[in-house]
Amino acid sequence: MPSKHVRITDVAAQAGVSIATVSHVLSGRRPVSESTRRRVQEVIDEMGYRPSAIARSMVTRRTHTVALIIPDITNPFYTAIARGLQDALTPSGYFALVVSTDGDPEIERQAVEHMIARRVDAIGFSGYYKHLRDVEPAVAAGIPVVLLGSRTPRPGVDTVFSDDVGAAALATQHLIDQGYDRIAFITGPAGQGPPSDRVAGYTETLAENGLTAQPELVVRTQFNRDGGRAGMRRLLELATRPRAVICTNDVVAIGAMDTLREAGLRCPGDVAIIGFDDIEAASLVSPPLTTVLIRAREEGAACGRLLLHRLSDDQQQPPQTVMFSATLVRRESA
Amino acid sequence: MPSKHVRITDVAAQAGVSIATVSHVLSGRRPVSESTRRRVQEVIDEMGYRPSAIARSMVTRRTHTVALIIPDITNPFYTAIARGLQDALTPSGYFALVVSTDGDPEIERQAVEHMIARRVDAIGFSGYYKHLRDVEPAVAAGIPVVLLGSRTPRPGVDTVFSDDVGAAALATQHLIDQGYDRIAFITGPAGQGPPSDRVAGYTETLAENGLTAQPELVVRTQFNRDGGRAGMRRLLELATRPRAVICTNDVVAIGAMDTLREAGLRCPGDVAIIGFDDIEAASLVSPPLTTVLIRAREEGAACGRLLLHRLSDDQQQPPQTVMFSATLVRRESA
DNA sequence: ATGAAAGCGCTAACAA
DNA sequence: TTGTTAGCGCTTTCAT
Repeated sequence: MPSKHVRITDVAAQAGVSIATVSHVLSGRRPVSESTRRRVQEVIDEMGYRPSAIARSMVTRRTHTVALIIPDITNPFYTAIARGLQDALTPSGYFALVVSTDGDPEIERQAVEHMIARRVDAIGFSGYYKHLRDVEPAVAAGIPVVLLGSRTPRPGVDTVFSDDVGAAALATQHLIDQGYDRIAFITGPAGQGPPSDRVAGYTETLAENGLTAQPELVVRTQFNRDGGRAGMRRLLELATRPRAVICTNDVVAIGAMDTLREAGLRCPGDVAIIGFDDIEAASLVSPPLTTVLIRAREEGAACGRLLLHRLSDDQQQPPQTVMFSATLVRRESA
Repeated sequence: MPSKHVRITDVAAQAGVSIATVSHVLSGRRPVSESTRRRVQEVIDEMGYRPSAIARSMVTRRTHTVALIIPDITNPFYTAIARGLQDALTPSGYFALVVSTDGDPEIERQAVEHMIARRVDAIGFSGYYKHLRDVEPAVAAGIPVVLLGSRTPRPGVDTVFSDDVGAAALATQHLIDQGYDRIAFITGPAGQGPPSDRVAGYTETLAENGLTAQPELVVRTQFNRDGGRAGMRRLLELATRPRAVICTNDVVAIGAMDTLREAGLRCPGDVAIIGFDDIEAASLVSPPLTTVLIRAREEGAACGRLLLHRLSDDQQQPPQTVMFSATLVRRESA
């Protein structure tokens, strides 16, 4: 493997100057006479010199890199966040490094360690749950961290989240207003973070309307299409099936629709369905999915801005929190 | 920004050994007495020491990182490739670094330079077109490169691609068999790579069936949903509108369906539509989209395997080529 | 079984 | 305006 990377010494020798001069024509941090500047630049172009970011980081102790840790790079909701982060970072010359963890807590933990080892300048963390303990090593190492999707402000950590309680309230109230009773909720395996906030918003809104949440109507599965299928299957096994189902995200909702179709049930005729996120597929399914829009790309961008701010501002400001409110997107499934 | 990273010297001092010993308990590349090994390990855990990958790469000249350059991290087809690449890389301890270029040739070029500067060990490149010139600097630097989606074998570069000519033939023949004539094709802006191979397969198959391709029926737009909408709009403006339309990918096909719906036309009743890729949304649209399955995740994995092989094998073997064949997925849009 | 020291390719302080 | 040199935090000879 003849890795023939040109080094700064090669350029310096070829141009007949010191490496300091080469360094300075690149950085412009010191005046260089026009003639040598031109000569050095020529040699650089000729030889195809690309300064090693590794060596540079070694000295500057900056990688100009921000890690984004997400559960699934295949999930459009998270790639939207990644995209938003890039939107915010690129203009400042920072690079977003995306790590996909499959939502496995152990891999999430490792990913943080790995990013510390890589000396990323900052970390955006969006797990399925709020594993604050996972990012603790990063905080200890002095790396700015933004937690995405966590409602509770944490010491030393900035936070970006959507108003999940409000979002679920929107969905629930919409169903109640449409005259639905026996409203079920399909959520994920654990009892923390946005998913539980959504369940909370659902329960609260039910109560406000004089309805009581029935435990059997809240089912826990996986956060994917299969999970949605399984969740709906369990709901249909109930003695009395629900009239409407709120699903913790659109992918799950689409899975739930699969089961409905297989069972020969109509949506929303027999069972109405609402999701969260408004991913692109939401408007494509049949019937088009009524859902609660979560501003993923904006959240990613906000995450980037917070991180950039921490990076440029060395004063230890108190943790910031940015909340995005949700909007109901009325389509035909509910 | 008090970046308090623990260094190897800190650990050595605390454990009362030399840095060489610390290095060796971590790497195991030299015997260390059980007692000191334990003591050092304790200090490492205690202090939360995470060896700097930067410093390590500096001396080993390896980053254990592979760059994947794609047009759009938001496009499920490319994230599937990314996922496949990860599948292949992770077991070997390599890390995939995903770069999104928006399909902008200039950004694609910069991305390659950027990755060279970062000293990635290898590069997977999947542009909209086969900009071999873009990856040329990487080849010159001795960095293994795999071109994804390019049909033509290139000197010094491995290649993974799907049989796009065959895929398009599959789609075209299917339409012809169903009795459709006046078959149009919506493709992207340029005349290279998979898109043009698909057009070629379409044209050839038409010819084989005694039909001639009419230039007005091949329209060029953007590779996204809006492009599909615009392309179909132009097709509908024709004196005689086509009876069937093949779209260069599913996202474009979905855009084309949007226009049909807006125009009050039925699919496949008035105009049949076929796409490529079989992204998740394809089965969700109404009517479900007939499409040609491209094995994106497998292609990504194959890319990873080729790269890993080049990395472990220093002999200069001739360029490898891996082709994946396509499959027609019959649904209802055609 | 362990340590001392060279050096990876840069930036930046210090000299000239 | 330019050059010399000391590190940045590691791995890896070469000694002991």
